[in-house]
Amino acid sequence: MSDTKKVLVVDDEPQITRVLRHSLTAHRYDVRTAADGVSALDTFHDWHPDLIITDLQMPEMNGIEFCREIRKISSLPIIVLSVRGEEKTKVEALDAGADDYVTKPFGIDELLARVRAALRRSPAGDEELELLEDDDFRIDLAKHEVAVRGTDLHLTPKEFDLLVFLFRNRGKVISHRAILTAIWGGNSTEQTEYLRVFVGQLRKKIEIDPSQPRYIRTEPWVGYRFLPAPE
Amino acid sequence: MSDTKKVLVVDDEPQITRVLRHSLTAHRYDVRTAADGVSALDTFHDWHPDLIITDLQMPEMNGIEFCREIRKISSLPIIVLSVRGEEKTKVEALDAGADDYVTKPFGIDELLARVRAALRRSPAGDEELELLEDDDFRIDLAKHEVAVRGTDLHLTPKEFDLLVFLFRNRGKVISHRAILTAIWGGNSTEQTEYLRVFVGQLRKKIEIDPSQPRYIRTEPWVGYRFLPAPE
DNA sequence: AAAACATTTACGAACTTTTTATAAAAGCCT
DNA sequence: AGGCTTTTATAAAAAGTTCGTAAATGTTTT
Repeated sequence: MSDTKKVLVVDDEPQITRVLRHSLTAHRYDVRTAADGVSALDTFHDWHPDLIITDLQMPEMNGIEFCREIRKISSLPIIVLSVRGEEKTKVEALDAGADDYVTKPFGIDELLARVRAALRRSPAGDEELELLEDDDFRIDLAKHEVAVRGTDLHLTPKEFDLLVFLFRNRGKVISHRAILTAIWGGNSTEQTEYLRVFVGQLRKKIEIDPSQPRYIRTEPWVGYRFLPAPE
Repeated sequence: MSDTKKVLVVDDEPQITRVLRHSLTAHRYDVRTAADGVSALDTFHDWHPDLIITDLQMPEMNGIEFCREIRKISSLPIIVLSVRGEEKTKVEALDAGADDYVTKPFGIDELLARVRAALRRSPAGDEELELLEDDDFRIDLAKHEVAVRGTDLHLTPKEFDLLVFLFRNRGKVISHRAILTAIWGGNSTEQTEYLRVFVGQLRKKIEIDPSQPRYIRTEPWVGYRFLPAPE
């Protein structure tokens, strides 16, 4: 493992990316840039950076959406840059998964210090994990691929998100509300019919006998629980 | 796992600590305050907070030193507050171990979002599951599971709520009205027939001899009393 | 336009809560 | 004590919910 960290800079203003590339490179970071969220996601997949610095206002996919997309597959540190200092925007970005929010114009030394702070607390060393695994499941977050008991299967995006959420919380009882806020967002916390439908679909795909669920157990009147694989 | 996080606020200005305590408490955080770095370290040792919010300028030990001291013994998230927006100070604080630096005056919503972001990243707090227990009962609040004298039993939601309420108030006499408001809400304070029915059901499930109740005693004309386990 | 996916609707089975009826127990009065 | 009234206990019918499933309707992607 090399100790030069890879930083992905996402901004559509060339002036900004130029300055950042310069300063970061001078401090021994390995830098790549992208001009919008979509191409940034591509670079992310190819290159696996250790940290992302992104602007908020971009064509194709704005910074907030970009954060959310990244957060589905990784927990690497994200620093958001923006000219907009409005509190609402800051809160939105931070809650979308950003680790820090810096308002332009900013001092380059402050930004570098924030980069150091972000990298320091991020789970030490190499690659973020993008694989969730146990004896029966192998979930590749980056590729959106799932295999159960050795067999690949096709899940729709929502099904995939739901499985990932359940799997990450396996063992625990998860309330309907918690699942709904995690997968469908804060508005739809009453829509338990979504859950019924999607849990049904998922069971049909992952369970050996969907009528005798072995993985996704229902906890009546409370929620669901994903059973961990036996030791 | 209890989801109330403990936040230690360190500032020598009572106005600030008061505002923060208020807002944080309103958002379900458990808050303690300290007026300087030395007493903050004491509180840290006694109380083991999940996050620290500290001012920079303080008597006894300033914020930077305080960060360094904490970093010697813990990696919990630290957010630094300061009126000073000088870049040099920010860099110094971040390099001393702070995770974030917020310049006063700041919006409380932004601060709360930064608190969420910091806690989200911090290695999932030691999950303490919510358990009510004595010699005869084990009540798991998250899973809605109950065991009496070692045997699991199935309770409906209302039965469960009722048992939890009685158990939490064990020893005390609880009036009909109090139970009704707690379990059925403020409207149904006259519906003592609910109580009779549900207490009956509960006794059938938890008592050894439901006609000779050992746990749920009726206090005629007043209410019920859950007897605590003998010493 | 077709395919893939998400959302909504409908319905039966299982289960829970509420309501009702009746019996048992406890207090009160002459 | 016996008769009357109020409170409590128990059982069972009636009304309401939740959950799984299938199918219909919208919406987005290709």
